[in-house]
Amino acid sequence: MLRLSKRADYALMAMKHLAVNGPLRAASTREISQAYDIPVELLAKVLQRLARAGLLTSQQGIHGGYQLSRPAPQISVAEVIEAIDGPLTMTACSEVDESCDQYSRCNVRDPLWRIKKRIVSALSESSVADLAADSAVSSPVMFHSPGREATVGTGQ
Amino acid sequence: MLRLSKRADYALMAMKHLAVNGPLRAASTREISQAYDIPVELLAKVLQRLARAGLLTSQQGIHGGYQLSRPAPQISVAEVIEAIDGPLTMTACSEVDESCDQYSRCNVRDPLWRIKKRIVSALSESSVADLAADSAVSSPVMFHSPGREATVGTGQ
DNA sequence: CAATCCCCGACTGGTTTAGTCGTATTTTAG
DNA sequence: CTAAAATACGACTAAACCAGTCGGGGATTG
Repeated sequence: MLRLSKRADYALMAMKHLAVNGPLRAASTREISQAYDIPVELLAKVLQRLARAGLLTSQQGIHGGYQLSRPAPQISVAEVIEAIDGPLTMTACSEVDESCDQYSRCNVRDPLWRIKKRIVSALSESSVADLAADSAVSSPVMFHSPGREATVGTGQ
Repeated sequence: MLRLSKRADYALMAMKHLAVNGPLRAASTREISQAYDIPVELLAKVLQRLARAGLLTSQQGIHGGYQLSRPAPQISVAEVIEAIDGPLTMTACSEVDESCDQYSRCNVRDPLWRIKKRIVSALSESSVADLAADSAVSSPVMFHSPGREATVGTGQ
């Protein structure tokens, strides 16, 4: 539960890469995929989605590539995730979506909605610039996490 | 992304039900499943997991059922979710888990970890009692949420 | 005109999840 | 003492979802 999809992960890595490597230079899909060992075709789709969502600008042609469409501090992590995985929803019956039959009798909608707001805040308040502020390549941090795992993320 | 599994949802609904219907009375799987229209066998598994995790006490026999093992304010939403879906992890390479090959070069681990901490806080700070504080049956709240959806949840 | 890039949709295989089924064990009412 | 009502547990199925792949375009530039 609460897991980020790989695609969203890739998206964030790419956004950080683009933020760090200057807003001047355009980076190609291939360059980024090699830098982080991401399958090219998959990353390509991710970058295309980000471009379609307006978070990146693309330039075709021999020296083309992608650039951030806005300054890094003005792009939130939430935006990136939503561009890839769609709206952030915590439950099946998110808000209006009447696709929950049983949820007419559901008793936890409102409290969960409050929690969701806090999560969305956390994601909205951190920007791509914040990602880039950390060391370019993160240092290893280690814990133990055995067995089943609930994930926090964009819901793959 | 960020979606809660149905099972986790059911777990929270059941926990609230048990919190509201007094810590005195034991509620059976059947009673809860009927109250919220949840498939009995599925709910049964969920409740058994909660019991095994120590969040519920169970009593077999003709007038058996489940009760909260602790006062509702002392049971966090995070505990419930983790009992069902396992540890809250945001990324594949959560903390120690070296199961990410490429993530040796990953550049967003640390910043994401910080975000994860905020999310875990949000989930740890709300208790089952908070869930129960809302109206027993939540009032309809409506937004629009079209198309793809990122989910906030226990990661499955 | 050819290389290098972006663009887009369709497809496949594996994993996960929701939900089911069957069987055993415990408790209690009669 | 036995039948009913519960929990306990594990194996199974079907559907959804996701990661990753493939193939065919179109744009830009040397």
